[in-house]
Amino acid sequence: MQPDSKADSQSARSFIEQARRAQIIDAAITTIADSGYSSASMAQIAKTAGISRGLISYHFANKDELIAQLVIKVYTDAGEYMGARVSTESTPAGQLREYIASNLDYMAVHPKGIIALVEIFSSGALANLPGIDASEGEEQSLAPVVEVFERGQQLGQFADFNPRFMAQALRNVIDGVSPHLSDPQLDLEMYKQQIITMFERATGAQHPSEEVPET
Amino acid sequence: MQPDSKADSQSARSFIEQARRAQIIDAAITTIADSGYSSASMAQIAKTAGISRGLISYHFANKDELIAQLVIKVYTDAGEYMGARVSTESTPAGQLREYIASNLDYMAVHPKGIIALVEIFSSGALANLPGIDASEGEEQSLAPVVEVFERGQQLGQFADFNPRFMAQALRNVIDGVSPHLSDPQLDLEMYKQQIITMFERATGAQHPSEEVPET
Amino acid sequence: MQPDSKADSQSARSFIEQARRAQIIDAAITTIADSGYSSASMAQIAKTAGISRGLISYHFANKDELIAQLVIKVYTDAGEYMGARVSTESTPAGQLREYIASNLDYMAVHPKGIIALVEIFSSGALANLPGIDASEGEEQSLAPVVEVFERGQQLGQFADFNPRFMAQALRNVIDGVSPHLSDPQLDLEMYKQQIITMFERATGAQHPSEEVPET
Amino acid sequence: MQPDSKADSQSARSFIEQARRAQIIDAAITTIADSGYSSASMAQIAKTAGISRGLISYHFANKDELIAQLVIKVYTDAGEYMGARVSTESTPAGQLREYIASNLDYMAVHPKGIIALVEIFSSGALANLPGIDASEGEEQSLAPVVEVFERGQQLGQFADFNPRFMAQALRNVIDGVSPHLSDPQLDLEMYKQQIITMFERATGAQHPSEEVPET
DNA sequence: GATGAATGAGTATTCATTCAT
DNA sequence: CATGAATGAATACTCATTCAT
Repeated sequence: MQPDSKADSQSARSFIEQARRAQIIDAAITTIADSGYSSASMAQIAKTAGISRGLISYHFANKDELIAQLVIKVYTDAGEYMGARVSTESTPAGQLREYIASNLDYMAVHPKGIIALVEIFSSGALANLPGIDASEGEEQSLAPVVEVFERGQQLGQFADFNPRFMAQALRNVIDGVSPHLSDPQLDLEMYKQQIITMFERATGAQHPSEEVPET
Repeated sequence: MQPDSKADSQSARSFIEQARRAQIIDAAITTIADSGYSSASMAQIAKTAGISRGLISYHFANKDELIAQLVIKVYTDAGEYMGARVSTESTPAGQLREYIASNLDYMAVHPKGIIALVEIFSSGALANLPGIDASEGEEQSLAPVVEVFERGQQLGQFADFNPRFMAQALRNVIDGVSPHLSDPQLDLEMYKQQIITMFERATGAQHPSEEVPET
Repeated sequence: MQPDSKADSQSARSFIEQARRAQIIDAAITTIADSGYSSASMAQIAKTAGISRGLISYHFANKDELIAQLVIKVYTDAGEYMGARVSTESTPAGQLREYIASNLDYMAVHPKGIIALVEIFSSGALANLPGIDASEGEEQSLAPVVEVFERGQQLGQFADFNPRFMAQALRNVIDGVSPHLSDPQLDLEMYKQQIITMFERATGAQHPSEEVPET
Repeated sequence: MQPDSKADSQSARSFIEQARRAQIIDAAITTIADSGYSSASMAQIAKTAGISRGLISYHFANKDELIAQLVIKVYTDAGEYMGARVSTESTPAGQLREYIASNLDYMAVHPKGIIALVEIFSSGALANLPGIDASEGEEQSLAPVVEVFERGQQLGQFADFNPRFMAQALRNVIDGVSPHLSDPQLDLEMYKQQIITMFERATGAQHPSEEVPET
């Protein structure tokens, strides 16, 4: 009959802790997205979050740890969202289309996260980040796309090309959109269609259904 | 008996001046390419050049000006080289192929310049650079490619797509190669062929000569 | 039916208070002895004690006060133990021997307290400590030894020397052992014998019984 | 006939460099001696030297390097002075006496250097210092004294004791003087005599000449 | 009594820039 | 022309201390 006040206060504290960490990560995302990685000092991030410098150090051991958590969060978020969307498709061509579409949709909803991620990646800051292996991360990022391409080629639904190169090219083209995310006039739908069409042509993608009518 | 001695010494000074500036820019390129932009302090650049810190400040008002001149130099160099190569082709498809080929060839010959450029771009250092308008620079960089695409479409030799988008995509894919330039195992010829094939497919490029046999 | 309940709860509080203070001081001793004074932050001490940072501040106004209490406690402890042992001897030579022996025995039993004390002293932290006058503390520390020396000289059982200097020298030699307390191979018995012999020679100590045979 | 102006200016610069380094080291000595090692921040040292914070970093890579150079300088200075004095003696007893006398004389002339050295040693700052091995340094410091004792014992001119322990004790007693160096009333001559007498008794030192009269 | 979140002053270090020589 | 000594602002980080809960 007595509510577990201790567990309550503990979970409350844990909640506060989590909320603060999330708030700080959000402030870091905003700061990096708005001013670039090199201008994103701890002081600037604290200012954006409206808290003191020391509080960041209280919740994160390092700047490196903060950035690492930021990367993991955005990366995981985007990965979950895209993974769910891509898995609704079964054909390689459909998965390719959905991969592109879901990635751009995610960019539309969380533009700053994506901008920050690209800033961090392109600043070469990954090298120091604890628990983050840059080359392994790239591998993980590319692997699912490479697999889609390889399966498509085995099924004869994709033309001949180097799957790894094509996966890199796809990532480069998609990531190339992010610098424009700050532009209010950006037409993401147009980009989405252009990228889909471009890679359908580049891969020679054939949707199985398109071949059925032949018979 | 020594006419124009004053003019001589002036032009000599001017020559020394130019030589010094070139030397410093080269040292900056080497330093940035080898150690990354964030590690490329003025002291480090001076050390690479084998001169004193102060001398850089004597020839360049700012670090920003030095970087700006570096960007302009590499950019101009590459532009001249590629322009000459592209202008040997007359058909849009041929020009596209030559644009890609010449760009990758330039990367093979001057990898450090390209690496430095990408380092600078991705460090967000452009924002401060005097005399360099990032969006204008992008415009200038994209314009010739956009023109090739538009002409190709008007001639019915390219499929339907947004030329500006396709130009950006091409730059993104080509620039995506540069992070690998440090890798000694990099096979630039493979990349060249893959990129050419990819964009021929993506643009639906038809070489006029291919159509002639029909008649 | 529960008389003195207020007094009880007060003394209970007082007891808890005392226990907490002792617990915190012990944690401080362990932390300082194990990691050095400069690494002994309040957070580290709290962690060692298994309590929160704030609780230390609740029981001690200051870090300085905590350290002061620590110094007083170890100092008092050692003083009581040694005083009891020394008072079993009546001759100056015997007291000198017992002073040395009891001091080294105390170091053997409570090495961490001694190590912590030396760490604090040698870190120059004494200057700030409230309620602790360094020179007065030294005076108190030296006084009993000085008295032994003076009495011994008056009785003709010690040679001629400056008693205050000799007391300082004795403390310096004994304190010189403590940096080695962390060494598991330390042979304290050897040190004890060496120090005793050394100071018996240095003071020209004669045990009265040694002279009796003469008659 | 032309003075080697280049060499001159180089040596002049080198001189300035050396002078600055010496000045900074002196400021560090003064600061540490006056305020203790833990209060001797780079800012404080710069203030004492009347220069900017950055200038110290310009001449010394690190605080650790600065402290290391300080230690080396004082240590070397004292070692040279004492070595010269001790080597004028041939008998172990004479060398012991001269070791003590020269050490105290050096303390009289350079009290702050000695105070700073003892502060640094006792603060446990040696562990980090580049190019300085604490235990090796102790070994080097003790070794010559140990040798004197061992030789004296072999010649039968010293009593039986552990030479290593006695060397440590001697260093402890001598170093125990340094905290009093700030005291203007300090009578170093008294200390010198007391320490010499003390260790002559403690070691049972016999000057060979003392034995001659017997015959 | 006890917690731990929060602050702000303090630390060493880096670096573009200036200037007397 | 050229040097390198010198400055000062900026950086990340540490930590004793405070306070609402």
